[in-house]
Amino acid sequence: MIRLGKLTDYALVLMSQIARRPASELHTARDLAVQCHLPLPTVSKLLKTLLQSGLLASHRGVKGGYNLARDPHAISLAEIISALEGPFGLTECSTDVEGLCDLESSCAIKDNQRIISQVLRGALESVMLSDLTRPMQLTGIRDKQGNLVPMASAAGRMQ
Amino acid sequence: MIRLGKLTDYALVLMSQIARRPASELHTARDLAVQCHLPLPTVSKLLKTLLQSGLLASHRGVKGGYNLARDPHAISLAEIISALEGPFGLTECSTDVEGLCDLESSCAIKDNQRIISQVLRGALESVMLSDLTRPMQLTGIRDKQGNLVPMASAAGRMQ
DNA sequence: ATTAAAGTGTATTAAATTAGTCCTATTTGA
DNA sequence: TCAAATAGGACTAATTTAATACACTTTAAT
Repeated sequence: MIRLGKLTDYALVLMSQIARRPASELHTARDLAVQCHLPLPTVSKLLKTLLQSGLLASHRGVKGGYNLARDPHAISLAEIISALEGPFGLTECSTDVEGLCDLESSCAIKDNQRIISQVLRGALESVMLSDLTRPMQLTGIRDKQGNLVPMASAAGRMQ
Repeated sequence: MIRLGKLTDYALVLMSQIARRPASELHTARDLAVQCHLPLPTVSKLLKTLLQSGLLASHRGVKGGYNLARDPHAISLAEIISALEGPFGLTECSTDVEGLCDLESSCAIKDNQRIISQVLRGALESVMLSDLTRPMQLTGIRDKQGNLVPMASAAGRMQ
């Protein structure tokens, strides 16, 4: 399993819930907790994180709440997931300066991770929040010219 | 971070190490542990798992060892990762029959996960083991017609 | 046939990460 | 001024993962 963590799942649910409503509407943590059947403390925590990442805007006070900072078409899954799980580098080797890489095989790990991270990030950047708000089949993607390419072969081979 | 787990990293290192040598050459767990600077028990465990997933072949006895079950061009990262981390569904909801989905919002999670899993699997199926054996830049992918499409735009939008 | 090298399977323990909760301060509209 | 709502941080419990150890089986060279 490539796990995204429960909290990341919850965050995606919250974001799509907000995205389903008019952009101007404000959502309190309490309302979202009820609508999404999630515990309130967890929802609060997630909304805070999403706010700090610039994906939500907040309005304090009695009639306050949260709404999207941008249009659902302009928010990618990569952004939401990064907000919760940190940057796309995997494990310590990617972030360290010159840390643990003693020999060449360790650097092989580093290269692998770089490649995989790039592939995954690219894939997740292609899916927008607006794609989650309606039930939908992911049967293919469009290339630059707008031609529909079936999923399996669209992936193609790397250069 | 989208974490793959250290063991999965190790498995990728082991597989690329084997892939770098001639296909007929046999590799003992001990040799691989030394070459990759990994503890022997861990290497044994990983080789067993990779064998059971059909990615490696084993030869017992005094001059035994492991080699690839298939050509490096025919083994995708998705296969190696799945071998270590299980199928691509994320968390429990994907595998359960009718388990915890009480209401619609839970099913929203389910839909999200299905979409994301599909995107990630597609991306990882496009990278082959042979792509890890040499340092290489991932600048683009080829579409069905063999046209090179830059990474960012190749991802395109979903249908 | 013997023996040593090598793979196979299971169980256990320790460590790291994640999930979830609580408390207090700050802001703002009625 | 009160009540509702966000903001920020700290803390605990639970889960998952990593790593190791041990006993067993198979094979092939001598």
